[in-house]
Amino acid sequence: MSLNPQQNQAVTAEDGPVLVLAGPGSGKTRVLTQRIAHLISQKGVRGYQILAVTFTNKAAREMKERVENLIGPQFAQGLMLGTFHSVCARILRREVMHLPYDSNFVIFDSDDQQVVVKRALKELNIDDKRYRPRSVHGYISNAKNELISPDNFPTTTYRDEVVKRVYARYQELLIENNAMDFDDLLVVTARLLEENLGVREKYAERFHHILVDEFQDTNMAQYTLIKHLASVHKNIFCVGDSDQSVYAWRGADYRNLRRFEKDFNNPEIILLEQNYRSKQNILDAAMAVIKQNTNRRHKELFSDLGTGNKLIYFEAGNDYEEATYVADTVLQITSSGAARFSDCAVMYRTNAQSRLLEESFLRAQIPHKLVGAQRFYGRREVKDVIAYLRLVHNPSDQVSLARIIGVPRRGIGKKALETLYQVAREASNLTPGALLLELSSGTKSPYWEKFTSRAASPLSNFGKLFADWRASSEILTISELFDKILLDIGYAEYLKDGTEEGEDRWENVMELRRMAEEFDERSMTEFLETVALISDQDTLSEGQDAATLLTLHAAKGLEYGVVFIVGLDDGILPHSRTFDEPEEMEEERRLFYVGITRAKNQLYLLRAAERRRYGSTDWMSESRFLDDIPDNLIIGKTRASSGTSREKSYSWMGKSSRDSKSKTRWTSSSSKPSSTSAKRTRPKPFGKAQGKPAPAKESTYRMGTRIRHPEFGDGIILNSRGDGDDEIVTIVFESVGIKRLAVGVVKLEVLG
DNA sequence: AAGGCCCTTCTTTTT
DNA sequence: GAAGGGCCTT
Repeated sequence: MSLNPQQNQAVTAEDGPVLVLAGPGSGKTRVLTQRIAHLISQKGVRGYQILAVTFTNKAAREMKERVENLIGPQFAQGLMLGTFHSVCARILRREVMHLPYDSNFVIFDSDDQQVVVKRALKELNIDDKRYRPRSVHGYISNAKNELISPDNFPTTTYRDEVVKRVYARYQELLIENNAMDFDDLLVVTARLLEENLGVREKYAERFHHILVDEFQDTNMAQYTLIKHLASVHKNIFCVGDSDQSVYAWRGADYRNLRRFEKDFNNPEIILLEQNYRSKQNILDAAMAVIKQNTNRRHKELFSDLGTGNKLIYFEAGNDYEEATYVADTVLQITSSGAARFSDCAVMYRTNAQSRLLEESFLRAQIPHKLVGAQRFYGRREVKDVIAYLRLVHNPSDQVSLARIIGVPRRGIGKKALETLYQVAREASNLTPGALLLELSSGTKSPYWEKFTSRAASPLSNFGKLFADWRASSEILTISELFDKILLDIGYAEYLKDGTEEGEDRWENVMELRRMAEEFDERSMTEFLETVALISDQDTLSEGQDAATLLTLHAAKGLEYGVVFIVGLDDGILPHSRTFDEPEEMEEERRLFYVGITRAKNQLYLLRAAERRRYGSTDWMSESRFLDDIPDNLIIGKTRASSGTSREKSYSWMGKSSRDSKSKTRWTSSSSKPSSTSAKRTRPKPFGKAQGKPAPAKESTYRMGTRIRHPEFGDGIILNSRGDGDDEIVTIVFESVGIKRLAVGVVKLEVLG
């Protein structure tokens, strides 16, 4: 297939800055690969003079393959192609002499980051209840993405002051651990280029051409990075679509598109509008949805693939039914021969939604794959083994040390570990890991006197193992070291406890071992780095005929013949956390837009009136985004009858005109009626009606209600969850303090 | 030191 | 409805 005029214009654009605004399905990946091929084969650019940044490692691999197919592998040599994070990691290893790290620094993932924040809070005597590590880390990460150092951290509130102190200590701890977190990879590289003229010139000279995919998802650190890298040749080719910007929450700023136009004055702008992916009905629905966003440039999406089928809407009674409907439909369309399993994808807003879907696919025996790196790398056993390898590779890694020192249990507990930390801190220039190695050298070490006699033998034994692994790592391959560690600690016996779960865990460890084996010819550095920077999409395997389950975020850049978007409920999509933030709400809409535009032929939209979340049942109302899709594009949505249903719902719930416009989600956890009657007989809510708070009559055990208990006396309801006889209320009594009671068991008298 | 039990919190989304 | 933290017991 040949390029259309706009694609061709992009591929062959002359030197200088170029901005390609590429709608979904407009062939941007093709443009990027063809341009790289064009530069090398037509313009005499050498492979190593090109840097291309993609969104996932998988995309990078595919792009490299396609370039090699176009021009021959020998010409693609030296091409630097990868994600921002992996490209930065490569540069940082090479330039590590300019940095306060040594070359075997490790990369801390979000769990590790959390641990470091906790440590910093503890050292600074800050209450981690008042300052949640998760949220504190959020502030730190945001600052980093904006290239704000602890010194420059703006403080307008007391909380800012606290965060600033934690941030400063957090960075020190990372350096002590010889570790960088995800953000550091970008930030440290950006700062290095900014501050070190030699380094900057080296790379800016080298990269004659820079190409950036998914430009709308770059944050300040990434933008600064490419600005410096392009500072000599200024040949920078960015591809993006602000309508598909869905990472503002992690610092991405689509305004970088504007910034780019300004900083690289007057880039050539090329619009790719023709869609080669979807039927027109799908594009029309997508446009109708995205049109609702303000401050966007109108784009007309068109394809010549025909009108296609209408979208299909299904409102399930509950989330279980929703999942069953998806599985049934997949079976139906695959058995009719209309599609293969691998043509089908199910997309959802939150990972928690995947569980029911996977269960229904298992029940229906539909081959499927679940996208998500966390799925595997987040497993306890996988993390444990990686922590062992990381510690041996980088003994300064206190996070890994703390993780594995008691796994399996070896008689070293909290006390000994704290002493280890404390002694290490007192002896400056000694990390706990190094201290452990020192202790293993024998009983003569002066540090022994700080420890209790009970700790001596376990500590000494573990230190000896550790020292042995360190020595072994010099001569063994990765998989050999892997085996040795597992054998030394008896990990197989530890995991295989006779349960099926134990067998599963061991299987995961063996899976990790197979991956480690692939790195035997390479290095531990590469193995650990690959494992740390693996993205969700990277876990997508091809080849087998299987349906795909994935989040809307993970679906970006992908396409499927048949797409199911589930959970179109207000509170799920859009997510309830965005209700009060118009900008975030627009991002939710873009996310929906991304999901819609993944579909080639058929799009199913689903929701469930009743949904189990956090263990209790919530009534959901229909997603507001559904209103944006014109009726003539969708079937299964009986708008005409919703009026009457609404009336019914009103009468059942008790009409409350005061709240009739409220979009507030009615959740059982906050305001579920305590009444045990009629639970199963009430009509199913429909339309928007169920979005109302519970009527006064039924909300006996609302938060704040004053009650009297026959034994404990007067109290106030703090919380209530569950329903009917299962309802559990938390009450603070004047006499005995906080109690949790089952409503079905005791009689509570409601006080005026 | 370690295991068990109960409580709280938690969920967006990801490199 | 899981997972982590605090508190208790062995």
